[in-house]
Amino acid sequence: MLRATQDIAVAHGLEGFSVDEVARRSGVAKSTIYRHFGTGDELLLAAMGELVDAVPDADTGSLLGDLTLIMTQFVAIATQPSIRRLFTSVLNRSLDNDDFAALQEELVTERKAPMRRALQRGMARGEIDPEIDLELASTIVQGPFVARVLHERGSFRQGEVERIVELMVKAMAP
Amino acid sequence: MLRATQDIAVAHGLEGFSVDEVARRSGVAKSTIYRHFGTGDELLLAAMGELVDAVPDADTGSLLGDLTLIMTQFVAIATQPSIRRLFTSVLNRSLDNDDFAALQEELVTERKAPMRRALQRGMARGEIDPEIDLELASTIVQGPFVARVLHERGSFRQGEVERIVELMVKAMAP
DNA sequence: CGATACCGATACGGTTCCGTAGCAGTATGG
DNA sequence: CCATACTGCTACGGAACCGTATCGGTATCG
Repeated sequence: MLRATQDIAVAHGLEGFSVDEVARRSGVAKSTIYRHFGTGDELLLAAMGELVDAVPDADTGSLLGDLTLIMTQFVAIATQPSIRRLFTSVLNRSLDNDDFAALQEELVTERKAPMRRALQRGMARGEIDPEIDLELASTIVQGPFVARVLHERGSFRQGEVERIVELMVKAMAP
Repeated sequence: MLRATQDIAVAHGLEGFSVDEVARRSGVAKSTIYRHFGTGDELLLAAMGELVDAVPDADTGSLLGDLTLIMTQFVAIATQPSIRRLFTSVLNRSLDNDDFAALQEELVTERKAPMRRALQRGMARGEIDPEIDLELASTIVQGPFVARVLHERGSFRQGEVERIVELMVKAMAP
């Protein structure tokens, strides 16, 4: 059931999900679904919770290297239509539903964790102005990528990721 | 009808919209709605199209001033829950529907126009590295704000807008 | 006055959901 | 072997949509 739910959500977003559809795809009877998950939303949340995976740390030794690596990975993932589909619909539903809001926050937090550590290391090395709040800094670094991918539904040309990261590093320099 | 549609969309997002609901609110018979707009989506698109208004230009004489003004306005608008609600649901639907994708692109383009002009003036004054692509630059400047508001569903503290703009100006400097 | 055009009210058929209920089959375990 | 627990199948009632159709009323214009 969880698997079928994930498949649907990835392919068609949360809107494509319905208990009937899960029953159809998984071959599991609807009654069984309701026995395990009291309601459709609970199944959906459980399935989505499984998709939140920890992002491995990236430590190349330089701030520029770390951020480039992190954002390259981010772009590789976030430009996939299915991922964009999923994230956008979670974001959309999070405005009405606190449970989905929590899920969305978890996704964002998990995604930002390695960035935060990279920034900490960079600050320790003196590559970042010590006045800068690291929470703000991570928002700033991710900002252009989030805006391009989510907001403008665009992609990136060759070398563009690196160029943007360079500019952000320059912005945060002491 | 358009008015009722806009009210619904602003309050509950595109998901809250239905032809029946518009009929209820507006006092207009459903048959009349279908006579004027062949389908529900056409009504919705027409109503949303009316909400796309030109953003006035901002010319304070300095790049920092212009961008601060523009982004302050952006934040004032985009942090309103109803606007966020609306934009997020348009964004969500734009992944399935080309008409809504066009609408969403129009919204983004319109919103970015004054920023682009401000950047052009800034570059003419030598405040921006001439190597930088202005399209990319506007994405970069807006990025942190878009990320904070849409992606992280957050707001801004006192003086934070100015601080972010300063950093972005620094990033783009020659 | 009368044709034409527009509108409101209402109902309908069809689809897709939701969550529940009843009933029969199978597996497990004391 | 038999009770207990799970499961599948099927059907149901209820709700919300969609888009269409019918029909009586009004208003505008020649």
